[in-house]
Amino acid sequence: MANVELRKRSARLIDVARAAGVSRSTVGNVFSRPDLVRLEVRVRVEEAARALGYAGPDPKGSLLRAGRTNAIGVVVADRLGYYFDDPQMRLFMQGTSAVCDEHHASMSLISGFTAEAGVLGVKRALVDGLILHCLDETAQLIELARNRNLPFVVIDFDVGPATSSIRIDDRGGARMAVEHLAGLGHRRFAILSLITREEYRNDPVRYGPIDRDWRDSAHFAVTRERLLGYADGLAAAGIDINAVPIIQSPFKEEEGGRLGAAMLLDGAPDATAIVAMSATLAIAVLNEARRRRIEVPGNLSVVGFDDVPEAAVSDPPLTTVSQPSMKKGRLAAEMLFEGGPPRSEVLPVELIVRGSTAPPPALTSP
Amino acid sequence: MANVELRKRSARLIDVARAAGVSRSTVGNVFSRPDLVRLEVRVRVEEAARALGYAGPDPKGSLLRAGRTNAIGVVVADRLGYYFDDPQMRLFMQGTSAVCDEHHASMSLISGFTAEAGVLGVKRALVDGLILHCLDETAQLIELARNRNLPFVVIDFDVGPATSSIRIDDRGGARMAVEHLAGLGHRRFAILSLITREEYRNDPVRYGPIDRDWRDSAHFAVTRERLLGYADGLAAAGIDINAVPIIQSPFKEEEGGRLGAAMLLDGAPDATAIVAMSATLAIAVLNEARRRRIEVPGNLSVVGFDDVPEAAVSDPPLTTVSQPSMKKGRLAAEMLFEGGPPRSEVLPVELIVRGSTAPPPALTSP
DNA sequence: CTGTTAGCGCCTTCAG
DNA sequence: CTGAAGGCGCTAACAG
Repeated sequence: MANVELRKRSARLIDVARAAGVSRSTVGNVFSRPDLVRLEVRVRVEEAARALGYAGPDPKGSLLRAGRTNAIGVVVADRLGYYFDDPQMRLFMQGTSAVCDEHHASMSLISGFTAEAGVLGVKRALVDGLILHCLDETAQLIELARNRNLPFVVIDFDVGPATSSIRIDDRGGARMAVEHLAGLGHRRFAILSLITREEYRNDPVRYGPIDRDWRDSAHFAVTRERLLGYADGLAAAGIDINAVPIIQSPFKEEEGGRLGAAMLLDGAPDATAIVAMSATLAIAVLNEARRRRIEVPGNLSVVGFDDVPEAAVSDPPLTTVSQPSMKKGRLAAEMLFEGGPPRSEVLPVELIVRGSTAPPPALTSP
Repeated sequence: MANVELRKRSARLIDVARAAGVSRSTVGNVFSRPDLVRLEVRVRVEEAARALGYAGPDPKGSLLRAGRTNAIGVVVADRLGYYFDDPQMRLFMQGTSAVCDEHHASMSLISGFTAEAGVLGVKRALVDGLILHCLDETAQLIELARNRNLPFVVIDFDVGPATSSIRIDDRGGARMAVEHLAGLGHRRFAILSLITREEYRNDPVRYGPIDRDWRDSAHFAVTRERLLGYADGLAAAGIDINAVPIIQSPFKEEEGGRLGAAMLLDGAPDATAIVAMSATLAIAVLNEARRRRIEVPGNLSVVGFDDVPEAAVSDPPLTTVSQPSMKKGRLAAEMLFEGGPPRSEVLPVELIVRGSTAPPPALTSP
């Protein structure tokens, strides 16, 4: 704000008080509790205020006094544009928004895309509470938020009983995806995975097949849990996840999904069932399959994770594990506004069966 | 934040100073400019801070001191959810976001849905600048923003030279829509209009055909300008807008667009060319036409306004007047960060010709 | 390097 | 109904 310095310093309460020949508190009362002030004095003060261009108390002062900002902050480990772009996040924010509206509070969006931005953002956010979208338990932002001594809620993983968190049953959902396919008779699986552990902001991420060690060291909570869930479901069907091809896919741009899908179909040409860790990736698989003239669900079944509007209108419509994103957003905000002791919630997921899954082309038994 | 009072009052700079036996500024330096403090003292202070659970300066204090919040506020005349829902707004926010990211600033979203919320929001927003999305020049929020003595930018209409604003050439765009159709040979037009003047929050809005008086009194800037533009284009083709059916459509939900489209097709059954004030309304017309087995563009041409992703994939793809929403968002934020004198920008629009327009079924001459 | 001081602008007792 | 005073928490300027 280059011109802040140039703008003439605006009048303060005390200037008006002097001009009107009354005390500061009287001026304060005129603005916040006018009924307490005699009409005559009030008019005099109002005139003085108008003459000085004073238009009511500066919120900076009130803030210091009151200690409340009437806003909550939402932090995301990405650019600010993510809030308006990502379908899942948008649903979440719809939920959060609704609660803020009810409380006449505003919402502050804070980017944790670069470490610098995130640290400053969380340290200096003028808010009464924080919602944190991080990627893993080690995120520095959680520690900083704790230091702020404000209520805060961590989204998508559990950080222990001392900290409020909301997550979904990622592991159970992943298991459901595999169980659905196994129940249809599938035995040859392949997994299209989100990123497991690299800091996607800094390091060049390694995409492609990942092995057991790599998998075991996944530290991004969502990815880790979903991998565990797939393993659960596979184990229940008598299949060792170590025998199942896993591709770590780029995921940010559409193009990324296409690449990952291509790697997967190349790397696991005889799979009849693909589980993907996002709906977007799953849709990329559908598209890549169509390009290769592989029939879905005739010759290949695909299950996604999370639900986005496009999943309902893809060709074929996507079978996917759906999570209540909007409810998550609501709940997070409600936890902040309600206060109370830390609380950890795990919301249920739901398998939405649409048209992308069917029995495998020829049933094979173990 | 119910538990704010319960939480134990956290340590302040001065508490740490006392505990460490140094002055406040030394503690301040330890946190903001550690290189200025002797190692020995620094360690002592840090230990005292840790012991007291002090984790760095409280931003409320810094704010009052520094006078800057490192955030800009965006106000919308709707619920907060609008930011994450409306395609046009989302593009705008993408632009704004990018600039905020560059400046390591955060964004505060403020709802002006109810008068109460808007007034409080603008009066108390802890921001260094404001972007205002209002509906008309008379919006109280503009006056309040002016009072804040902060830089602010009004979006979508001009409030005079003393105030920064960014708008698009609504009038010219509307004219282009009609000219395109007239150029194809159309003579029988109908207009599907956005809301003209009622406070949609309070009054029950009157939808349906609107007459000349009603039209002339339109005070929502965008609607008014687009109506003028349609009139311009029609006049250039020798047609009096007063002879053209205009339907004021509900517009918020999808269902609203459908209703408006139905009213329009009922009310102007012999129109060959429809201009709609939004892409969403135009798509509703396409859908309603399909339902009625009216061929587009064979028997009916449709032009929308604004561009949304769905317009490119509708059936048929929509011819529409496109505006640079993202650029608008960028520019608004840039104007705030750059400071400088008030500035009014009018961004150009562009006619995107797709598949929803063609010559009328039978050319008629005047 | 370290400490002192003077506000930043407001609001809420409390006494008159 | 009105006014005086203290403090919310921090930092920049300046003096040592």
